[in-house]
Amino acid sequence: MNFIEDLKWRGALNQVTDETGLIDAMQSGEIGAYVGTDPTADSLHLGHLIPFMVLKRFQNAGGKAIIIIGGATGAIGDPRPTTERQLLSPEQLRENEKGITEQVTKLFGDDHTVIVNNNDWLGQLTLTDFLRDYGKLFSINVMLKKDVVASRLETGISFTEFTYQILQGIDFHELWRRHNVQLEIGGSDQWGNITSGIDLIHSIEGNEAKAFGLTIPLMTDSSGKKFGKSEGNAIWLNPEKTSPYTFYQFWFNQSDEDVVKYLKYFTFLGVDEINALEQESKNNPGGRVAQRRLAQEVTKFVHGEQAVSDAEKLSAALFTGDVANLSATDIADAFGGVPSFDITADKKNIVDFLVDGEVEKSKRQAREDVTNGAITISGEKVTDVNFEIDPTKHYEGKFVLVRRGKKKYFLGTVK
RNA sequence: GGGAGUGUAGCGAAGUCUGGCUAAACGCGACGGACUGUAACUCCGUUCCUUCGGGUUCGUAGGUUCGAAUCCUACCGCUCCCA
Repeated sequence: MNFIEDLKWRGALNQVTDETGLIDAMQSGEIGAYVGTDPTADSLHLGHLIPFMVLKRFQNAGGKAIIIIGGATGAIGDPRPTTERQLLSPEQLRENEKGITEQVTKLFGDDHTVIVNNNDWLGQLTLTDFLRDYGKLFSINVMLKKDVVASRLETGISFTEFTYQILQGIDFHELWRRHNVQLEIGGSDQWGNITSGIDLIHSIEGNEAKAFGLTIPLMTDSSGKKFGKSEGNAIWLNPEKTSPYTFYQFWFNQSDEDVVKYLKYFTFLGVDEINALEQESKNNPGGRVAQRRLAQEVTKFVHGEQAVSDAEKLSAALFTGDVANLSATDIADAFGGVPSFDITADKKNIVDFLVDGEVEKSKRQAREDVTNGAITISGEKVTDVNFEIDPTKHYEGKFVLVRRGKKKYFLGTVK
């Protein structure tokens, strides 16, 4: 299977400008492909992983992966279909660029990878050069027809955001020149911006210049929700923001309906292996073999081997182990990835304890959960709202382990 | 600039004409519990805060009234139509 066939099989292809042309180009020598990311936050989340997976496959298929960190475009803001974006401060942008660059480096390695910041060229561009060299090549009439822009004509769009597609087009052309980048990859909402780039390359370099675009379908789970959220929170790639344990559990808990789709999409396993896992999942869904493999593979890709074994150790402790008899060292070891809060060694009423530790948002809720039997303290179920927690009782007086519901854990650390 | 409408709990949406029975229907979501495969489905409970006496809510500020989400006035936001 070539690159495109593989993407099709994986359900990762929405549109491509010229399929055979692209395959020919890939076969005639090493070309580059790029994905751009604007530094809108200090970390990537699972939504970002979607185009990066495709770029990684391109790299694995013998191509060169180029990632743009959009220091300049991030300062402008990619128009959203609804409302104008809030501008980020330069300090915030620098901060975000740093975090994202580190993560991308981790995902792609050094080999056949180039990470660039579009501030390097867009930042140098003067207004008159911009208008003379590029502005002339863009037709307002065409720009207005792009979906995002069209949808904003009712509610309004600033000149700044309107210009974004030109900047992204310049990016593509610049990479085409500097790094032989002939392919831009993006989400399905990026189609307009990508074709702007291709048109620009053709305008400047002539129609025979090779430039392609490829978009990826919108990811949704089987219940139709946008992919990548857990309890309404984004799953971040930064282990400080989303612990590797939570990350692992996110994948482990995927439904039978979705697991094969995600195996195809988010792992580098081959056809045979995925088919085998699909079969296994159908024959013995309770074994969750496919989910486990998915969790292992993606966690390994994002956080490394060590994180996988840590997450599995912690999962085992939480779901099968006898938590009350673990040692303080085990706790420190295994529960590092769980939300934690500081406590004192003094005895404390359970309701106050839960609210102060932000396990519960109100005393009312805390009482309700205690009464319902939803709270377990260091392995011991507590149903009495007058219960006094004695932090010296377990784990050498160092920790109090709180479980709320079936699988949410919190760790109180004695200071 | 002229006209119409609208603003209710995390979201959606009743209630407003015909003031009290409304801490405010119902749906979704969320959180618990049972079941289970750390699942889905289903079922049950909770979903403003509380020292459980009560306290503070229906865009904001006033007013009428024994009593207002409901009536009156002003202001703010949003939507649509006309120019």
